[in-house]
Amino acid sequence: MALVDDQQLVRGGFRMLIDSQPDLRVVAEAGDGLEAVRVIGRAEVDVVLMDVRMPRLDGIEATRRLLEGAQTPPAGQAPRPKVVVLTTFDLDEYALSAIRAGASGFLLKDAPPEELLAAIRTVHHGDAVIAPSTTRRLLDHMAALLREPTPEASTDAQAVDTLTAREREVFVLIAHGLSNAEIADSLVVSEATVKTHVGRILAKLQARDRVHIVLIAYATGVVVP
Amino acid sequence: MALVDDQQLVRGGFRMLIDSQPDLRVVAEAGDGLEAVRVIGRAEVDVVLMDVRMPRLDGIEATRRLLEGAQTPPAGQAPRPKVVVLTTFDLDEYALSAIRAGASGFLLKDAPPEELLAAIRTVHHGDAVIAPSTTRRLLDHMAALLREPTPEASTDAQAVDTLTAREREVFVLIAHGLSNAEIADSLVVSEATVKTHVGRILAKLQARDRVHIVLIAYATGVVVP
DNA sequence: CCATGCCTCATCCCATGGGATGAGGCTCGT
DNA sequence: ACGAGCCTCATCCCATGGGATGAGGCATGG
Repeated sequence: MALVDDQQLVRGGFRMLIDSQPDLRVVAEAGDGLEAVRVIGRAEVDVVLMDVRMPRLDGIEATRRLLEGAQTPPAGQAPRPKVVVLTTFDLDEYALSAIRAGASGFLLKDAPPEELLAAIRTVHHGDAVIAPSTTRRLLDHMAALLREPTPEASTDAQAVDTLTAREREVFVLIAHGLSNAEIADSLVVSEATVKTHVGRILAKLQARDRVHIVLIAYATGVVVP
Repeated sequence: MALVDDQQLVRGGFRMLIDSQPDLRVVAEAGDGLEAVRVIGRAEVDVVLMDVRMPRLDGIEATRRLLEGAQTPPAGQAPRPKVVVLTTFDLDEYALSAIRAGASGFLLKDAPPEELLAAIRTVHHGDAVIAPSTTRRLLDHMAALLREPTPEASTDAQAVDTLTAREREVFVLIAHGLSNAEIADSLVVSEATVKTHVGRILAKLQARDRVHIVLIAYATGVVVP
């Protein structure tokens, strides 16, 4: 297996832990994503422990490049390695990106050693592993994805319902990225009026920016990507 | 916690295992889904082990009914129990249905006892658990879900690829609605630096606002609602 | 070793956004 | 007919955002 982390101390610690196991062996190391992509693949690597935050090329992108075309293991030889992504905080944006990149595992760096070792063996066996705390968010997110026609999610949705007809129009236009001037133009009113509406919308939705309005629009499914 | 399974022998086995633990206690049992919905909720149940295949009402539907309105823990009292779904075969159609129903865990019945106990404690703690073999399929499925609505959208996706690692970080934070000041704080750099990054991002993506950045982030699937 | 790219920071300037407040006109339902 | 709610507009003020430009440090790759 291979270790990818920009902190040599971390790599050292992992290597010690792993090499203490009779059935595991570290055959490659890399200090950033670019190096990882170069090194791995030449070597016979079956499992990669990949840090997320690294200089030059982060772990997500490195994973993507390592596994690209993974569904079509080309003419033959090099079987794609299994990648376990490690992170310090469990931001689920990373988790989702990691999954999309094709990772087989997602763990926190402070996971107990035996959990890490178990994870390595699990992914090597072809299964996948996710840190419990991340699993929670993942399931929630997945449930949301599966809930087909968007059941008017969260508390925001109620708030959105309190918008008046005109406010909702403005809301949608904001969500599409229009400036106040453009909205005014589009609705054939003065910009002052638009600003009034925007102010009310912000208050009702307890949003801070128009950016938050956009976020809410997507979260509630009012607009779709 | 509660046990729901139509085979009394199975319930007996689980009860013996669980009651052997000082920190766990079985306070309710049910032989099918309908009974489960009736019994649980009256009792103070925090964790439910739920079989899938049962007469009258299967475990998935029972889970759904137990947790319905889970996102809106109404006025107050009864906290929704965490449900761990148990199955004999890991058909992922069950897994997906279970997730949609709101389950916190998904395990195979032949899981080793310590894994089952660990799972109970994990979900009680608020996290989630999925059997490794199921996790694999789940990730694959999820990756597919994430990819489908994103046919590597438009020209933006390529442009996003031209962002440097740091720029991508800023990009993601913008997409989550942070202000420049907050981003500076989050990345521990000055706001001037953030503004430089933002400027470059805007140029590369040919965006006008940070609002457009958010739009692009969603359109390319870099962040998901 | 030197050029390049990236990250960092600063400063100046103007456009846009958003808060606060007041106010006139419109259509309802009571 | 009257008040309530909504849409409209205006003005003042300050915070934030974004463009332009210059510049230093640092690692990398050639």
